[in-house]
Amino acid sequence: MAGRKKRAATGRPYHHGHLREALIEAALAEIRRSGSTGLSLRAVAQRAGVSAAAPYRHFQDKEELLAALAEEGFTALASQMEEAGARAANARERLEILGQAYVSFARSHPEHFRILFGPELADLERHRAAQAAGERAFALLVDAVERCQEEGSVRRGEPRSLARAAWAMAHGLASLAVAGRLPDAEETVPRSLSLFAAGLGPLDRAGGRGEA
Amino acid sequence: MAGRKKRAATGRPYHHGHLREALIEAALAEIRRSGSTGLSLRAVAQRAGVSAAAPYRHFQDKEELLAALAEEGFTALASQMEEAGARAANARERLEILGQAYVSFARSHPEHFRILFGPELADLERHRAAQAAGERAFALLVDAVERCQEEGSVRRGEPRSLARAAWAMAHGLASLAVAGRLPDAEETVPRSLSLFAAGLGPLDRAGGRGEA
DNA sequence: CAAGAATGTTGACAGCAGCAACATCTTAAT
DNA sequence: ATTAAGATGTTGCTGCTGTCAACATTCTTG
Repeated sequence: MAGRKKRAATGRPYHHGHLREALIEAALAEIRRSGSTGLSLRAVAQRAGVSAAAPYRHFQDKEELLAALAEEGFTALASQMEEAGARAANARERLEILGQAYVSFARSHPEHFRILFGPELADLERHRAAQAAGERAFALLVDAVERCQEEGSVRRGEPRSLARAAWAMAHGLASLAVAGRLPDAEETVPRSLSLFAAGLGPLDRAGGRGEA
Repeated sequence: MAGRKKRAATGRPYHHGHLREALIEAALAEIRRSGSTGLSLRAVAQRAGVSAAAPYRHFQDKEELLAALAEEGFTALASQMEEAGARAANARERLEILGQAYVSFARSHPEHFRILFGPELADLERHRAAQAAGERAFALLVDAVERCQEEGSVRRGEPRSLARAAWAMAHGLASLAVAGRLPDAEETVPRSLSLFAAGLGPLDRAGGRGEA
């Protein structure tokens, strides 16, 4: 009569109840400890207080767990960007802030960020949920570009195409920072982003040169 | 008396002779086959026709083998960039071509490219040779920026700082492409690069806006 | 309340990185 | 030329890993 279930002896019931979420959280804790490369399904299971085979009731694969982490990550990234972007005075500033938030997320959660673009999830078609979450984040950029165009602070052109370029800029800074190749990120990131934003500007004068 | 050594029976001598180079080459072949993540030291050894423990006479670690691959990769990247850049008419065009060559290398050797910035080699300090090779590639960009400045096609400012931004732009495109996130790379890459180059231009008019 | 579906456990397998002990070949000092 | 030392390769082992099949327990639903 001690426990509310029969399992008073061991302390916890046979069924976990929220194992899937618990595994995701345990995995996040685990990559913080030992990196995204060294992530071991067994360690995750143990941290969640469950046997090594238990995760297979919720994930087909280790890869599918990683995909779940990616979905989580993309969602967190998007909401962090959204929150940061809300503090912008105009569309142009908002676009730059989104880029900064992108890099900022990568630098605060490097191991998590790595998973989003890691080799295990190279073909994202097979992980629709993660893919969708990623596209939701990308949509923020597209929207920001469109607003800039309305505002007149970004040249005309396919917003998706321009947003892809902006994404690549931010992603490059984020990747290099995470790879430890951007020692003075604090300076380099905003400088690079505003450099890029200058190129995005309308064709008043600059950019009309270049290709014959 | 058949073989030139005593080992006529097995076909090859006890000592390999060029095992280190052979292992590097075998590893490159192996990542082409099964990806950079699944790279197994044992498979590499087997492909080189040698026992599983033999590599440890030439590399302290699996990580050290990866570092050797990275050195190789950075060197190949640099020479591919250099070769492409030689075909440019002026400094400005050269800078853009260097960026295209960077992305092009990543797209032709995606698994090899991944290693250059992978998590295993996050602290590049421990692999001086690879680090030096990487810096040689980066120096190409710095030099290109300087020439552009002399030519008047790039704004004034610390060349290393501007080159870092350019590097990030190219690296972002390359990373996204390698991660399978840039489906229409053929179009996006040159477009993004020239967009960025526009922002790099002198301050005649564009870019002077932005930060108050 | 019984049957079946969910969800957990145990025990096993093959593949992995890395190590120690041993074997073979090369080189250099005598 | 001989031989001791060092370099390089092999075998066999340990502890870890992802994944599976067989079994146990619990939840759910007729």
